[in-house]
Amino acid sequence: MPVSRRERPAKAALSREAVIAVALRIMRDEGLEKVTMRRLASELDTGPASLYVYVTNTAELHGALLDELLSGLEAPAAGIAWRGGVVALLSQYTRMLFAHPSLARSVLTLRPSGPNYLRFVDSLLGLLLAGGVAARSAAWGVDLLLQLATATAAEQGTRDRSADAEGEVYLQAMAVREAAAAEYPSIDRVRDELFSGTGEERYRFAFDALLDGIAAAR
Amino acid sequence: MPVSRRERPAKAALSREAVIAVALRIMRDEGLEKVTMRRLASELDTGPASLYVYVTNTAELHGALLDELLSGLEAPAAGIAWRGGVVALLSQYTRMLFAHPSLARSVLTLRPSGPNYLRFVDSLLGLLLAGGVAARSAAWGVDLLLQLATATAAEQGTRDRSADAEGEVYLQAMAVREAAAAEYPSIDRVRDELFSGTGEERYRFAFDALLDGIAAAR
DNA sequence: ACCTGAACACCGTTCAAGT
DNA sequence: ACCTGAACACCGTTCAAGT
Repeated sequence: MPVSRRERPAKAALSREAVIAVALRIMRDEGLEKVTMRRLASELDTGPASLYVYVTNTAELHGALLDELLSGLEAPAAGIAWRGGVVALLSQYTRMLFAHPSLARSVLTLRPSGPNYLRFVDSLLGLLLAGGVAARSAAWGVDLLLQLATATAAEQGTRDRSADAEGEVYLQAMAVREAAAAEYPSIDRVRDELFSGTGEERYRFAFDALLDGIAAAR
Repeated sequence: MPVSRRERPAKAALSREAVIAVALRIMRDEGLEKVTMRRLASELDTGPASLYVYVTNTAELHGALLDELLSGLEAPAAGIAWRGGVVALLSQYTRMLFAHPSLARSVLTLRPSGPNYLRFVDSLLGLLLAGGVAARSAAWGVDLLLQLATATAAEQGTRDRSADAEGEVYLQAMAVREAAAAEYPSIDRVRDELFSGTGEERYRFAFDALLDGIAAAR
């Protein structure tokens, strides 16, 4: 059976969408570390230089990946209390980035501007304003809440927690546990609390503290 | 005049101190990006493999650099109010990292455990406890305050603010300014506030909000 | 026993030269 | 005009083989 060119295209046409789709797949399957220009190019049967027709650089590509992930966020239930809505939205965002800690690290130095990011910010702002938070506190506070969520994911995210990183955690724990009481009296006083709580409990503490502070800001 | 071997040593002896000293100099003069194992090795007249006798890896080296910078921190005045002391200490830390944003990015995923870092944490804890903050809130809050300071420096630091990064800031500003009122009603409501304030003002807002939240935590 | 040359396995980005 | 091969200028880390 003869196969015409039409029926078996040698390769998919290059496009921004194709680049991002392949990048998303690699990120989900192997982590952002593997999403390199060279890897992308080889999966798309071209050279790395060709990608620069569709993306500005690696940072911009990461921004596009964030916006794709953000498209899966669910709006909080319509009648939900403002504070519950903020927690629900930020929890989704944090959970999403927890699965992609190196994207979180990248996002921390990005100024995202995609439509889904704007929608996300708009929702958060809406909830804060509905909760009676002053306009300026809401505007500045949104930045802060997002920074906290992103930094937490970057710090604690699990996908690529390397042996090195585990070693550092261990070393710090040892250093804190063994810090001499005479030299570090305050560490000594709260030593146990420095290690107490689950990740979830500390995360709730952090968001509650920050949200309280923002809401109370004059 | 003959010169004996004693008087003109061909090269300085390799040691952890020597590695860190060279790394510090390069970081101050050219930024952390230039502090690579290869560059370090070539300045020390050896091959990169030799450095691994003195440092575990790049992350551990960055931790050592942080601890060196931290040695320059000044303790707050003895009689200062606890809150002023926290602000004074954290301001120094933030200012220091502002000059080394890529170190800040690295620190965000580090678990520092050097003596100067422990001393810094101990001082912050002492101030919070002196302010009547509950032990658990103080312990968990210190992490949070440090995360905020570090993330802020990583995000906003100025040394290597690249043309790319500037472009992203511009793109986001454009996206926010042009976000359609119908589609993004809350952004529309606080549009001006999203851009208001100096870096200094926002930084004070952030620390005040977080500190208030931590101090009020039950 | 200690140290390191050389290799392994990669990077992002640019630009001259093709079609 | 659009696209890309090849090059530029690098990386961190390992390990076999030297001294």
